[in-house]
Amino acid sequence: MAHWLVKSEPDAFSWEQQVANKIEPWTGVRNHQAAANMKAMKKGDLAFFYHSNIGKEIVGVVRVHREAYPDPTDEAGRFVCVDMQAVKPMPTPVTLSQIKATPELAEVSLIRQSRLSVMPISDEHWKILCRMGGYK
DNA sequence: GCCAACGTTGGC
DNA sequence: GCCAACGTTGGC
Repeated sequence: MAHWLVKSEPDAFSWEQQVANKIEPWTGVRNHQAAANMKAMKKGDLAFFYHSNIGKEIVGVVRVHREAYPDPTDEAGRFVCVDMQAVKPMPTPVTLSQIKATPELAEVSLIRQSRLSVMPISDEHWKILCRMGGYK
């Protein structure tokens, strides 16, 4: 199973809203690299839910509930979205500064491509981040 | 097809 | 609020 990280500004859509809605279409991605990553997601894949701008930390884990389909908010019909389902919160949110301070995580896309909103996370990085967050 | 201008994202 | 990174747009 592949692992991912998705970003959201909590002002626009927060983890609390994701939990309240349970299943949420992940719309509005307008970047081809991020879209390509969403197309590669399989049902059941897990992803970290990261709060950008405010918080700057991984706050929870979501599961891909529906694989990529045309984004209904894209009038041109060029981009896709997936449906995400809330799984569990991180017992201890993992902050960006913690990630930056961890040499083993220097290669994660969150740091290397700060503007990418949907990115793959290697199995090794996933394990490290789960351990840092107390997530089991 | 190149590249300058401009807009957006996101960290600080 | 500022700025770096970077994607997009439009003139040529």
